[in-house]
This record gives sequence, structure tokens and C-alpha cells, in this order.
Amino acid sequence: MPLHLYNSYTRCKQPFVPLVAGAVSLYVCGVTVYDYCHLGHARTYVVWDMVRRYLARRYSVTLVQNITDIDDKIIRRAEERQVAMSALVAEFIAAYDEDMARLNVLPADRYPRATESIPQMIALIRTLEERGIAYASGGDVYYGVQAFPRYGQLSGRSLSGMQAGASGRVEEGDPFKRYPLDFALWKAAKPHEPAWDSPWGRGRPGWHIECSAMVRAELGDSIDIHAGGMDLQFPHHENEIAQSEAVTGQPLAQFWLHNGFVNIDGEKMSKSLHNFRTIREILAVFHPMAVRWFILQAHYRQPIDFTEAAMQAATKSWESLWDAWRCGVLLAEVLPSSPLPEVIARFEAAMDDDLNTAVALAVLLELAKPLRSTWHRVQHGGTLTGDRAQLARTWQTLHEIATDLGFCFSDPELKPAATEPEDTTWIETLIAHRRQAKGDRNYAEADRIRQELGARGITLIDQPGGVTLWRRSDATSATK
RNA sequence: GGUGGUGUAGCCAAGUGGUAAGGCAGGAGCCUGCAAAGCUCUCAUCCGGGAGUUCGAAUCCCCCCACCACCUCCA
Repeated sequence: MPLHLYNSYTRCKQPFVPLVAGAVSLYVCGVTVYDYCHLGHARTYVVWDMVRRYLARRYSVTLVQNITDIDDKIIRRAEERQVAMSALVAEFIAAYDEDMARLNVLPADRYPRATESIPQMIALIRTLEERGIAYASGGDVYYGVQAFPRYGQLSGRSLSGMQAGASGRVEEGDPFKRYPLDFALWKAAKPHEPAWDSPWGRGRPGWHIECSAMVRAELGDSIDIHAGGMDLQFPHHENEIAQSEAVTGQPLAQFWLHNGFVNIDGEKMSKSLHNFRTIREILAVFHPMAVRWFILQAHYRQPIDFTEAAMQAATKSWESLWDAWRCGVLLAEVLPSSPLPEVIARFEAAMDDDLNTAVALAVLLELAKPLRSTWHRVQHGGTLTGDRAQLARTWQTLHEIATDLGFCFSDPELKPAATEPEDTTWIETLIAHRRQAKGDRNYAEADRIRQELGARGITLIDQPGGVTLWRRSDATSATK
């Protein structure tokens, strides 16, 4: 079965066939860099990273993701903090890169920036103006949506419907607009604001035009997949279509993909509700791959609810996977091996059905089961039993699928937030005392020491032969 | 008001005509001086409600109920 994707534009699943055989052009709407990325960004970029990796099994993929580095919020934030806009932007681009690296999101092939694409944007706006679609008004330039018959098609809205139902929600305040749903292509500069010269005077671009300009410059008039968060479907992507297609006459993208939102404890995540979580706050508590597991556990178009319980469950699942992976060290002699074709086929069948990662993860856990069981038996003092060759093939399969889903096992950067290397001799001292007590059959004292360590977050594991391992209650691996 | 979506065990979540995947939590047993960790087994006669089509429906049709998102910057 070929890959089927749900296309927001047609509102149905369609078989995916690239415009150019063997190559896929993918454009993902990127971040506005004025603050740290939050959990919603994490979901978005993990999801599209998964898509990109999966597509890369069959195609050569070019991923372009824009960076919005000029915008009202950036200007305001820079003013508040009394820093240059460029410094603010640089800081949060670096933070973005850091967060994404920890989540094991592969970098895009290119990251065009709005401020570096001004000439392309101006060229588009001029063409729109020449065709009578855009109009200059009061130093601004607006897109007249009534001039584009298909306006509303992507989001399934009609101009009349939006007007009728808008009930005061559509901004009435702008005296320069001819029609309430018209949107700004170019904004006249206010004093002290960053500005560029243009045929309409000094100003800066509106938000939507940058993506139209960048897609065209980086990938061409028509691309395979344009992706982003659900909220971008309207108005952002609708406006992009209106801008680009009015100029090129070509479909901007053959597939429009949108990912669902993240809720926190059942509520929409928003700053006003004070339930806003940045990626770095979350990664201080949970393993990045547990976050990735949490995200991929649900279908990408469904909303997901971030709760403590859900994250604990995701952490457990990730730890199972990790334990299974570590079993590889026991199989070094028989690795690499060949993956199990019927399992790969099941994985692909799930993914080909509009990227059903929930099933893909179930396949992973199934593979993990015998491996982690073997690993645990060995770690608890047993010996390696079972069919090594079969285990090796299982491991190889797990490795292939997990890697395609973007799980990373080995990079130390991905471990929980690094803490100071601390002095653990006090733990070892207590363990030695306990060993002594046990030797003396003084179990009351031995149990007291176990309790004392337990109260301080240390769990003890007695192995056969008198060896005692310890681990932090929140860690996944034991230390001798 | 418009548009789209969702409702499957305590929780997360697959399954879209053939008789309920998987995970978390829970329960029992094994192991242990006691534990921990682990291992084994177990855990929805039923899929928001009602009516219908069918040999057969969580899956298709109709009606109803509930919840959510978008329609404004937003991933």
C-alpha cells in the first residue's frame, strides 16, 4: 500500500505521489523567535520530523522551515528588554536549536529568514498589486480576499459565512481595509520600528507573505507538502494560498497537513491560563525521548492532553524501549543482523495509513518485550538464554523502526538534564554497613538502612552473590 | 451562528463489517531473611444513548446527547 495522507485541502486521505519522482519537497511553518518554545512547538516539530524521517525511507526529502524574525511580538519584546532585535532573535534561535536537538529533531535543510527575504516578498506584493488583487491604502498594502474566488477553500469557510458568524470578532478597527477579512501584505513603519524601503514607502512585511515568498524561492511554485499546526490552517495557510496561487496560477502545495494541539490537564494551553509549559521546563523533569513517545503515542491530528499520569506512562514505555535497546550489548557477536520483514511490513502498513504512530509504537513494544526481558534477567544475575540469532533480528528490527521514528538511545545529550557529578560515597558507605549487618544477620539494621536510603530517593537491588546495586528512584539504570 | 473534530476499561490509546491491539495503573503467584527490581498469569460479554440495515456492527445509515477546536496573534 502506498503512503496515504489526510489532506486538509480535500478533507480526505489520498495516496501520496511526489510531483517529481523520488523527491519530496516539504515546507513546515517555523517559529516566531521571541520566546522559548513550548510543548506545542515540541509536538509540531516532533511530528513533522517523524514525517520527514518516514518519507526519507523512500524519497529524497528537502525540508525547508522558515524563521519569522520580524513581527510585532518581537519588536515589543525587544523594547521591553531593551535589547536589539537582532540579539533577541539570535538568542531564541539558539534556544530553539538546543531544544530541538534534545528532542532529536533533525535540522531542516534550510531555514530562510523573513528579514532575508524582503525583496522576494516585495516582488510578490507588486505582482498582486499589478493584478488588482492587492491595494495600497494609508501606507499599508492589503490583499483583497474578494478578488480570489477560492478564498476559504482550505479551511472550508465562505466569506459570507465568516462575516455572518463573525459577530464582532473580525477586526473592525482598521480604517484602511476595504473589506474586513482583507489582510496586510505590507505595513507602514511606525517611528522607531525596523523598516525596509519599498515602493509604498518604508515599512515591513505582513506575516503571511513571508511563507509565500520563501516557498517559491526555496522550493518552487508548487510543492508536495505544506505542513504546520492546526491553528495555521486559517488564516495563515488560507492566505498563503491566496497570495501564491493568485501569482503563479499553480497549486501552492498538493498536500496540506495539520497537526493537532496540546492541552494541559484538559485545558487549552495558554499564557492567560498560566498553564504554559516550555520545552526546557518539561525536559528538566522528563526524558526527551519520553516526551517524544508521549507525542507519537497519539495520532498526529488528534488533540493530546499533557498530564503527569500520561507522562509517567510514556516514561515507562520509553524505558522499556531503552532497556530493550541496551540488550544489544549482549548480542554484539551476532549484530548487525537482518530485520524481520513481516514486522517491518506491519510498521509500514500502520505508517502508510496516514502515519498511525500509535500502532507503530505498539509494534515497538512488542519487539521490546523479549529483549528487555532478556536484559533484565541478565542484569539480575541470570545468564543469557534464548535464541541469540532471533533476538538479534528482533533487536535489529527494533533499532530500525525506533530510529525511523526519531528515538535516540545513545546520545548523552538526551539523558535527563545533566546534574552536577555528585559525591556518592555516602551511598556506598551505607551499602557497606548494610552488607555487614546482613552478614551478622542483623536484618533490623539492614532494613533500617534500606529505609534510610529509600527516604533519600535511593532504591537498592540485592543480587545473588551478595552484590547490591542502587539506583535513584527516578532513574532507569542501576549503579554498582 | 458557521466549520471541523472527538466520545472504546480507572487513565492513555489502536481497531472503520466478522466477533474488542498495546501501554499505564490495579489484582494474583514466583523469587527474597524482608524488600526492590524482575518474571509469569490476570484485568471491557462490550465500544456516549436510541432506532435501523446485515447471517453478523465499536465499525454502515438515521436521530439524539456530551465534549473540544477553529472562525482574532497562536504550533
